[in-house]
Amino acid sequence: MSRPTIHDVARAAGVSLSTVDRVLNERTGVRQATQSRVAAAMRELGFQRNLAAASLARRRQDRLLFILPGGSNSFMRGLERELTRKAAAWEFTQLEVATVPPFDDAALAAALREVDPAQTHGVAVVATDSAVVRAALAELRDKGVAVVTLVSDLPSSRRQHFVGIDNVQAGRTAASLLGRFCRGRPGRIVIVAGSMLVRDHAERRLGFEQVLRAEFPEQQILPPLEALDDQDIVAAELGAVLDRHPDVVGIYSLGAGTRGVARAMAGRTPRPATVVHELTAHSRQALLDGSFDAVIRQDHAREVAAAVSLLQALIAGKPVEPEAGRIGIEVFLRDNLP
Amino acid sequence: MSRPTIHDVARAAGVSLSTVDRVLNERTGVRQATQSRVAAAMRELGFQRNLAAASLARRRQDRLLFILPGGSNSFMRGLERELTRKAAAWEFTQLEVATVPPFDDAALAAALREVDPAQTHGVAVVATDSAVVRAALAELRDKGVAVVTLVSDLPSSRRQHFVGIDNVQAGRTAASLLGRFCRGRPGRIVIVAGSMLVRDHAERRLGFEQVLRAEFPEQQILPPLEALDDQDIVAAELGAVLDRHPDVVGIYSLGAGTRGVARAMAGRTPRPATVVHELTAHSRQALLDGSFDAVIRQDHAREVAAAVSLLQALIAGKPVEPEAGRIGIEVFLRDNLP
DNA sequence: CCCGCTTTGACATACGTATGTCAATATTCT
DNA sequence: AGAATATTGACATACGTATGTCAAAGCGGG
Repeated sequence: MSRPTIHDVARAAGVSLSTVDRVLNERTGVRQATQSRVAAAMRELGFQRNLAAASLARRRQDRLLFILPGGSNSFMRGLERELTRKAAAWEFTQLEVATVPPFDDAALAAALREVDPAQTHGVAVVATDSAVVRAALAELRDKGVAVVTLVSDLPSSRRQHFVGIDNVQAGRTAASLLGRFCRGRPGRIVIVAGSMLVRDHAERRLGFEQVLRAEFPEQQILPPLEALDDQDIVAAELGAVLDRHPDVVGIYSLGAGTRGVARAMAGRTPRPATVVHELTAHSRQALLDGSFDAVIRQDHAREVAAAVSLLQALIAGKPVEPEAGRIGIEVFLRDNLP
Repeated sequence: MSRPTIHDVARAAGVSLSTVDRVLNERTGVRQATQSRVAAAMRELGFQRNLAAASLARRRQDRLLFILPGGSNSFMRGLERELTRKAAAWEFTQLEVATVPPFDDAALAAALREVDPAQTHGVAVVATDSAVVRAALAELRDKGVAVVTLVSDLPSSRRQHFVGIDNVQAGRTAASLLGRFCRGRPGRIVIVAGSMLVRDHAERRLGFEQVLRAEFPEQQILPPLEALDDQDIVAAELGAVLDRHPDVVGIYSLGAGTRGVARAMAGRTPRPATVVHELTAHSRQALLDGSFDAVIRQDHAREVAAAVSLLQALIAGKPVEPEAGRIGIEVFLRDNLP
């Protein structure tokens, strides 16, 4: 009637509880023959471990640490909000957040070195690309701590996984949208970036140009603006470009500072088609009033959920699919705003 | 050090375990003053009920039934796969699936009437819009079974909630996309539907026409095809329409049977811009090879998760936000396929 | 056959909460 | 004040698994 327990399995397999436990938790000291007899019984009965009872009995609590850049980056602050929100709801793990000065690899490396492996079992870190960080990360792994990179990856380091979107794909998606939005109206396309020194921005540009060149060759891409994610600089530089080139038909803003984009476009007609990143109060408003055509975002909640479950799996020594941690890219138009 | 338990709360509030339990589980027979003393202690200590222990102790298992249309509708089959997949993983609820002939309100009503309230505590149903179904649903509610509609709503019935996307919004999103994709090329737009008998199709059409008429008045909308989500009928009818009207610039397929759309378009040039619903192996392929421009989908996993947690909350008598159950609309282009 | 090693069993205890019973107070009503 | 009722406490048991200890049995080599 009700779900079979390990007692039922033991009885069915003709062994003791201890042996079932040994098989179930992959301990040593069980003959191959016995092991498969127990496994067969479990399959037969359709046994499923009662996770509530298990996690009650095994009073272990993983502690996970998230290391994020501080400062006013609204995406990171949103991530932090999401983390503290989830920290309360999560049952069997404890979540902590540490912030470090942005774009400061020494500070990040120091923070990684401070992690106490007795206290912390897993770390998710928004990496900056640098040798000291790679070294600190390797040290941490040597201490037995699970490590994943979040949002911004650190390839050829010893991080076990990356959690975040595929930024090349994001750029390609933006190009598919913008190209279609401008179809039949050849002209120039402006890319507004923060800085090409930041990896995700460079990758987004790459993907964008790939697709636009290949599929919409009638459009001419101007050299990207690097406006340091500052809305005033964005407004000034983009305004200048629009003045100089009346034939701009599309704008792709792949970093922050999108308020500057809206300001630069205000009052111009015809309005260029516009695709930007990150859903904020302002970009939402711009979608609603028609100044932006599409917004691409990565979802805070999924990002956090993926990082947590990945770290849990890594700590438990469970197998992890290579594609775990990949977050989908979300596309928003005026009419599917959440 | 570790998380506080009800014992700690009892000690801190100077009451017994029983009283803490009475407060925690909202039983009667506790004076207001005591109640707030206990609540204060819980807040003070940051007490959080250990769900594992709770659900172990309270050995209750909800049974939920999902009633889906049968047939070859790949979205429904995907939903069913997701359900059986989750059924294994879910801990404290038992999931069952029943299928009924599609677009058959009598069969659906019969299935609803067959539900045994002693066995089944909650039902999620893909509704067809009809009086017999409304009546059967009301009967079920009278028996004390929690009921939510899934995917396709049944307004002014006694269902307690709707789980799914906002289908009007989905139609509006499709129109924003398709309108932009066809901009500068006035012509005719074809809507391919399954049946206006199901609410979701009717709503999608409504939203689509709203936006297209208001924002892209240069396009002329043809009367919708009702092809019963059957790819052969879709292929035949759409093919006929395309033959008759060489000036079709856009296609919106808002139901299933999208393979028929691809077949009808094969070899035609110039290819109309195409937006379809549901991400399947075939629509994915069509996106990749350029026959479709965009796919709108509702996520199986989220749909199931939302339905289950909503039903659980309803059964437990917990308060439910009115917006719970609303699933986001996902937009896929070739480059952000998951 | 004894020795050492591996495999298995019996049993006990713990995890934190839910729930029930029955007695002991406290409070209100008459 | 006494009775009736409302509130609280003490205690016991159960949920299904994890984990440890110690003994018993099995098995091979010498």
